[in-house]
Amino acid sequence: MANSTPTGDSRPTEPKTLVESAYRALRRDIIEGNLAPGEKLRVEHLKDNYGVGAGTLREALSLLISDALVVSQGQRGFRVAPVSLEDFEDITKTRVMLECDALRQSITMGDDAWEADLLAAFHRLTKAEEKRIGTDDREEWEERNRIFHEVLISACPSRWLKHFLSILYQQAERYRRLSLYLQPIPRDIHAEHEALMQAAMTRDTDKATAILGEHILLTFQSIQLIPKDQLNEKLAA
Amino acid sequence: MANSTPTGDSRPTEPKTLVESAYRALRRDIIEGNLAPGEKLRVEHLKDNYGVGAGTLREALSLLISDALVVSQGQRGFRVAPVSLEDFEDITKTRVMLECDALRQSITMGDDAWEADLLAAFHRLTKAEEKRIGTDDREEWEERNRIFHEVLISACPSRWLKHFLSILYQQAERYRRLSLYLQPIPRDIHAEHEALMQAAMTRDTDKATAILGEHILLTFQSIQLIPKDQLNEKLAA
DNA sequence: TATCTTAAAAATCTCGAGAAAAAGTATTGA
DNA sequence: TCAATACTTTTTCTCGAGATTTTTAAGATA
Repeated sequence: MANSTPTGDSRPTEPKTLVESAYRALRRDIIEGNLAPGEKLRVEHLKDNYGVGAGTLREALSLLISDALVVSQGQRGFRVAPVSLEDFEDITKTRVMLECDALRQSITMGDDAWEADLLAAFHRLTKAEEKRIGTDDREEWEERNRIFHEVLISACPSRWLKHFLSILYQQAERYRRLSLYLQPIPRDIHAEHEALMQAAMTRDTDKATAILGEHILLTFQSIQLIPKDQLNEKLAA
Repeated sequence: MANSTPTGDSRPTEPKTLVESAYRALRRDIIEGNLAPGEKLRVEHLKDNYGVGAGTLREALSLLISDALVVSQGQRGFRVAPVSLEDFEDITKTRVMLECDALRQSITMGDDAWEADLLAAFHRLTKAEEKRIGTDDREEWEERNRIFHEVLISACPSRWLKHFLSILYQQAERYRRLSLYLQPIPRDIHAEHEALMQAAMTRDTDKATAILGEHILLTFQSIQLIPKDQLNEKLAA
């Protein structure tokens, strides 16, 4: 795998081995919901779908355990990690705590280059939002949104904090996608991002963390508004 | 593997497969320092040592990446995760933040059963300390120390927080063992534990978290006192 | 009908051998 | 002596097949 550092970011640059290709493809399918929560992952079936051998696929699945996207059990194979409202709430709250702390440090430590990166990331995100209006190009927006959040805390010196946050972000993205069908877009996410960037650029730490905390929390609360029967239909697997 | 929950504790109960046995043996050897930091992990050699096939060993190594005890790189195999003073400092600071927060929640939520567990864990730890005086039974003390810290925060409802903390604890233990030869035992750890337990039992949250924070920080500061040349000898690999 | 036992089917887990890549060594030339 | 190239060796990566274990299904008994 390319991401070799112990606390390094979980996004390798380029897949050099079949294990990594399979790892990526599986991760994508789990996050996007093509592989349903709780679904059994039969190696013999999947190896054909992803065009690799059984051993290679097993190794890719082992890697996905790190990301808590796959779970395994004794002699009973692999499964897609289940989902629950409690889990999403836990992810959200933990993320609020860690990401706000990381942002605080990042604002303190960030230099001119960081400001430039942040401005650029926000610009790219804005462009993706404009482009997205007509088309359904969700992927590009997702990627740029992730990068925006990543750049925000990039000046934080703690590798471990950033490592944990990349895992939590990935988890949150999965839940966000599962809830997308039910809840379109009632929020003005662009405005939230802009206010967040402004506060960060002007080094208003308290304001920035307050906005960020609310921003993350809202993604959780929006799913709670959904009628319970519809929700369970999605979550149960 | 037995630990199947996405955010579950990273200590399975019993190894049911060869992959898991190899995973445990390797983890133990890395934490105890039998496999040196940065050392290359050649599958062809190791498979004989651990008595498993190449594929099985690769899978075990993949699992160790989750714990950040092993790193891998493209087509260049696996290595024991390197160590550095900066990394240990990062681990310590992150752990202080997370573990204090978890303790705060645990004290708030903990019921009678939690108090009983805590008292029992402290008692077992004390017994291990007494027994340890003559003999060199480090392992039992290590295990009970881990459990004591685990029970302290067990009433915290956040699985993710506890999951991250179990990873950080494991990392810290590795550094602690590496530094053991250089720095015997200048601290009265028993007194620290006792004060910590007392504060937790009387629900004095501020005092408890203060003690815990100091307690964790001290394990880092004790390694810093070591002469630099000796330290690099240990850390460089 | 429900439960326990027994047998077939499917899936997981494991190993060894072959292809691809990297690391190391020797040779050649200036 | 040094650098670059070609060759050899080692190691990683990958696949397919066999041994265990779990799951499913059928049959028998109360």
